[in-house]
Amino acid sequence: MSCWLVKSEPSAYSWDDLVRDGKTLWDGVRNYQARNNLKAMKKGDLVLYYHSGAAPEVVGIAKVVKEAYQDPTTDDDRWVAVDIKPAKVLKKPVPLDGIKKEKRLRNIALIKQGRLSVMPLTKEAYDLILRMGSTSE
DNA sequence: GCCAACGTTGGC
DNA sequence: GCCAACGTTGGC
Repeated sequence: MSCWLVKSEPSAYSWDDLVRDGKTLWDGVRNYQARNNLKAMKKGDLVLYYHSGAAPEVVGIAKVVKEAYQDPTTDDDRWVAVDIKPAKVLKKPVPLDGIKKEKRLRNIALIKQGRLSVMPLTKEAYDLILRMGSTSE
């Protein structure tokens, strides 16, 4: 079981959209590093759902329901999509600001690699963010 | 709206 | 294979 974090611009596709849809395909990734992370996702893996933009924060937990397959938005077989579904909303969203202030999260990709949209998290970092959001699995 | 960071593209 | 130009992301 691995833990991940994905970013979405809420004006494009928000957590609420995911809850409304019940499930979605995570497609359109056009960055090799993010793509490699998508390919490494396994069914049942936990995915923190992060909103970028005006109010950058982690808002919920999603779960991988289908592992990597050809991205239907392109014929180019370099790119893949996965399916995720909402698992749990955080009691309190965890703002980027709070993550930055937490010493133990100083080294996560969200901070070190601002532009990466799909990244792995250690279980420790994942648990810590959940605790900051007053949420337990 | 600006700008820093950084991935990608294309000329050589 | 280098590197400058360019485009995009995302925080502020």
